[in-house]
Order: sequence, then C-alpha cells, then structure tokens
Amino acid sequence: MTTPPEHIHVSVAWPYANGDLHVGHLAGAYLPSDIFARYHRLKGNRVLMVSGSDSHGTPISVEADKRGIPARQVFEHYHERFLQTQQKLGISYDLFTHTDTENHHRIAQDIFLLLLERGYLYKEEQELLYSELENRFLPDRYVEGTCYICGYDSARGDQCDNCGNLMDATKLINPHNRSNPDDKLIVRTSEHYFLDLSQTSDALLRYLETHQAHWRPNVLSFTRNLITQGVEEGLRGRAYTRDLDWGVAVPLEGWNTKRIYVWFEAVNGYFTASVEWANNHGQPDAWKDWWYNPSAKIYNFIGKDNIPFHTVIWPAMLIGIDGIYNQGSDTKLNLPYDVPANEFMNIEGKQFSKSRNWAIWLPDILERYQPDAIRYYVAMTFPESRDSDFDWEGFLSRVNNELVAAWGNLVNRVLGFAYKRFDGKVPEYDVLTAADQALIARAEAGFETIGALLEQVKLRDALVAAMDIVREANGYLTEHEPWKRIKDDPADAARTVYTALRVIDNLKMLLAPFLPFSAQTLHEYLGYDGQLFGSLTIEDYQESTRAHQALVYDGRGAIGTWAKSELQPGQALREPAALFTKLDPEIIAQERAYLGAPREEHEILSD
RNA sequence: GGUGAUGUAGCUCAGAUGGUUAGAGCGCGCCACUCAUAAUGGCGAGGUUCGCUGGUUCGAUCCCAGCCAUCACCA
Repeated sequence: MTTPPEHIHVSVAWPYANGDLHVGHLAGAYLPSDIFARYHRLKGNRVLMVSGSDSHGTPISVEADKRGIPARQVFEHYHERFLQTQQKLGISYDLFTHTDTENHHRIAQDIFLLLLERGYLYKEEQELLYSELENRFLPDRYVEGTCYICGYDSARGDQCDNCGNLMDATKLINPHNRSNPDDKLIVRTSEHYFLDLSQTSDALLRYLETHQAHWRPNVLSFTRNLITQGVEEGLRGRAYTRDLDWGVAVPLEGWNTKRIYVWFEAVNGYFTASVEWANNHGQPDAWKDWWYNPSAKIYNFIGKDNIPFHTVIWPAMLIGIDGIYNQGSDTKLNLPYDVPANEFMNIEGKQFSKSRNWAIWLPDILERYQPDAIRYYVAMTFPESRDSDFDWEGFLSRVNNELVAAWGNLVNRVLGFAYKRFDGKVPEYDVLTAADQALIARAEAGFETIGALLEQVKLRDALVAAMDIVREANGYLTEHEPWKRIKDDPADAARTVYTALRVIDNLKMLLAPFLPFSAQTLHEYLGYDGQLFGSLTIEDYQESTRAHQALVYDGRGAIGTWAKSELQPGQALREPAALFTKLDPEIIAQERAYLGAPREEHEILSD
C-alpha cells in the first residue's frame, strides 16, 4: 500500500543581501522550511525547495552608498556568506540562487510583459521627490524634511520619528537629501505601472475559500479583510515600477531609467528559481511537476511582515500569468497551497535591530555552537502563533537540560552500555515483554502522530511530541535497570537494551528533520552505513554573460526513510561518543555582552 | 486612523465548537536511582482562575463591545 509520491514545493522568503543572516531569519522562514522539506523527503515525496538572495532593492543601495562601493559588490559579498552560513546550518535548498541571474531577469520581464499584454497593469502618474543635483528621483528613505503633522525638523521620507506618523514624502516641508542638506528636492511627476488588483479579487476570494480549512487563522483573516476591504474601497495596485537604476529593467522603450519594483520581482523568484533548477538539471520542463500539476502543493515559508505580498499580490500575479511557458496545455498554474507565516523572534526581550546591533548573527554563533543545538533551541522557540523570545538563559537551559541531558544522554547511556556490556553489538533477545512492546509501539506511533503535525506545519508541537517519547524511554530504563539485571537476569537486560536501542533508532528518524547532523552520527553509531540525507554543496553556474554560485541539495544516494526501525539483533555497533556538547553557563554573560556592542564581521570558515 | 494578531504559573510557551480539579518543559522542594556529558525517573508546591471593564448566557479564560499594552501590514 505505497502511496504515489506527492510533489511538495517549498518556497522560502528571499533575504536581502545587505547584511548577514540572523536568528530572526532562521526562526521565521529558513529552519521551518528545512524541517518541512526534510520530512517530506524522508516520506518519499518529491520536494523542490528554492530561495535565493534578493540582490536588488533599496536596502542594498543604501548599504552600498554607506560603504562607497557598487551595489553588486554588496550583494555578492553577502550572497556568498548566505551560502556558507546555510550550508553549515544544513538548510537544504534544492536551489538557493539569487535574483541577478539572466534567468531571473528574463522571466521577471516576461511576467511583466504578459501581465501588461493581458491588461492587468495600468499606467499612472505619480508625484515624487526629485534631486536636480543627482538627476534622479530619491527613494523615501533617502529623504528628510520637516514633519507636516508635528513640525519635527528631521522627519524621514517614510515616517516621522518624533510623532510616529507615516509620511507622504511629497508633503514634507523643506524636503532635502538626507546625505546632503543643501540638495533641495522638488516634486516631479513620473509615470509608472501598477498591478490592477481589482481584477483578481473575486478569484482570490474563491481561492481563500478552498484553502481556509488548513491556513493559519491569522493569515486567513488578515488576507480576507485586505481583499474585501479592497473591493469596497476600490482596491487597486501598488506601483510595479520604480525610478531606480539598480534592479530588473522595465522591458519597454523609453523606460530605461526605471526598474521593476524589487518586491514584485523577488516573489517571482519562487517561480524563476524553479525554472533555473530544472535547467541546471538538464530537464527544462521539470519545474512543471510542481507548478502545473493539480495535485502538487506549494508552501510559502515567510515572516508575518510579508503576508500581503504572498497571499494577495503574488497569487494575483500568478492568476494573471496563468499558462505562462505552458502552451498547448490547459492545466492551471498553481497558487500557494499554504502560507504558514511565522511571527517574529525577539532577542532578550527586545526587537531585532541591525543599526543597534541588537541581533544574534548566524555566522557568529556557528563559530561557537553545534548547528543542531541552534536548530533545537530555535525550533523549540518557533514563533508559530505569536512573537517569541530568544534568550541565552533559555538557550543554555534547553540545550543542557533537554538536548544534552534528555536526548543526548539517552543515546549515550544506552549505546555506551550496549557497546561495553554486549560485546559491541545489538543484544540478542529471547522474547519481548509487554512493557518492551508497549514502548516500541509508542515510538512507532510517532511516525503517524508526529508526521501529521509536521504536515500541518505545527513544527514545535512535533518536536515536543518527539521529546515526550525521549522522556518515556528514559523512564523505561530507570524502571527496568538493565545495569542491575545484567548481574542477576542477563536475558532481561538484553531485552531492555534491545528495546531501548530500537526506540532510539526510531527516535533518530523522528528527530532527523530537526537534528539532521546528529541523526547521521547516531545512525553510524548504531552500526548502519549510508547517508540519511543527501549532500549540500556550493556550486558554480555559468550563464551566457555571467556566473553565479548557488547552494544545491542533491538527494541521490540518501537512504533515510520515515519508517519504523527494523534494528537487527547482532548488528555491530560503532564506538559511541557524546552527540552534543554541554554548554558552560558562562556563555550567558558572554553572549549578552555581544548584544548592542559594535560587531566585526568574521570570515566564515568551513569545517 | 484602518485591518489582523498577541497579552495564561518565577521563566519560555500550549490550550479549549463556552461547562466538573486550566496544561507542558524549565526552575523550585522531596523521594528513588547510579548505566550515562552529576546525566535520569517519580511525586509535589506554584496561576488572588487565564491584560482591564462591561455585556450575552444557567455558566466565559475561551462569544460580543469598549479600553490598555505590544507586534505586523496599510492609509
């Protein structure tokens, strides 16, 4: 009764390549998506997990200006660091590319042109602030002026820091260039394209109806209100184009000073990266197995700040370009099946802030902690239903008391005992008692119950459920005391140790999506060969005019399956060692000292 | 200002189409154990009853209204 494999597309938010990745990124999107993808791969489903660096956008230009280097240099620098960081954390993208590829530019332009041709775009004049000194329109965050509400003289173009109101930059009094007060700005009109959302709102509401049963309630009601409110108030669009020189060119005559708005082309990346992946594998149509397959499911893993873009704008675009690159077929282009947006992860009670360096940078903590320790704590603290908090005391406590003391120690005590007292082999046993069978059944049931939680993207609940089994296994050992029985009833000790090993073997798989590195180590200690998961490598790709690097998961040769252990008595074990490092309580003070202090970027060393 | 969410034990978080004693992990106390990275297991204490004020109801922490605080998006 094998079920045919499902096609699962895991689309992960594209990080701006203007600074290192931090735990907020990991908690919001990357770790949830990786756990989800690894689970589905173990299930035997066909997973396509893609993302990439967002190479464009004002934040990158701002960073480039600050450093006095070209935008391209900024994004290439951080793109490389993203690849290294995520490789070390084991975020298993089938393809993590970036948006400055020929492929991405071409498809983003095709999407724009198709929407234009089909009448989903309209043109309108906007009033914007223009610098005659620099001969360009300035983005709002480059603008400063006097607040027209409270009179504060250093209001930013997008918001007044004094009264908190959002600003319409063109209404600012005495607007000037933020970096040059003498550069007085003038209001000029500029022509732009807008995506006409009113044309897709009915289809979007029908789409919501068919998905409301499995969407998170906050995502659903937020989206529904956005659309219905938009219908009532004549929802139109947001600008699809901007007056910028860094980004994907608008493919029209006379539009050479404008670019496609970064948000619009970035969400296209889920699609363009799928196409790139297929091309890289020499199967140019393979992406259609996810995008034009009615039974495929697309999941968008994002943070709560991006909900409208993924539940309104991106689906609207997909409706608009239905049929793209699929001539001769009437299969519909898939919309996201689910958008399991996470809330935010705060740091020691305060919001993340790059400028104040109130952040936990992934490259930094990867120098000091095991990737599985980081993954464990962050997964246990996922902001799945509300904002959560990363605090170092909690990190120490969860790693030492749960990961090391409960799970790591269960493995260590049982494997160590079996290795020493049973001649380095899985014990041979006569029969299993009811208690033995009950514990094994309990662990085996996890493949159903924990699997169901993972499929519903209740990842923290799934991890808690696995740890419950760990505790039961520890309790079972305490009750059956094989270290005593080995003296007076060796047969009973053999049963108990066999049972514990088999439960550990099951737990290895149940925890593998969360803790892939230690699961592999444990797999080997148990005497097995082969890799549970595939390899994750950084590859070079050459297009006709440029080259780029990408993180690539290759699942060929992976042997892990989401299935019950069939551990054989007599199997030779390998000499075990501790899976996890216990942390010194001093790290709390050390780590807290980094928060808010100036930070130096270190080279990311490979292991 | 609008929309959506969040506010539950010392800490981090669950939860219920409204109904008897509101849960988990950690921390704390006691007991057991010593195979194990002094690692585990059991029991127990802890919430003035679930942000505040009203309302609906036989009954609300869970529904409704208002308010306060925090977060996100939008104007």
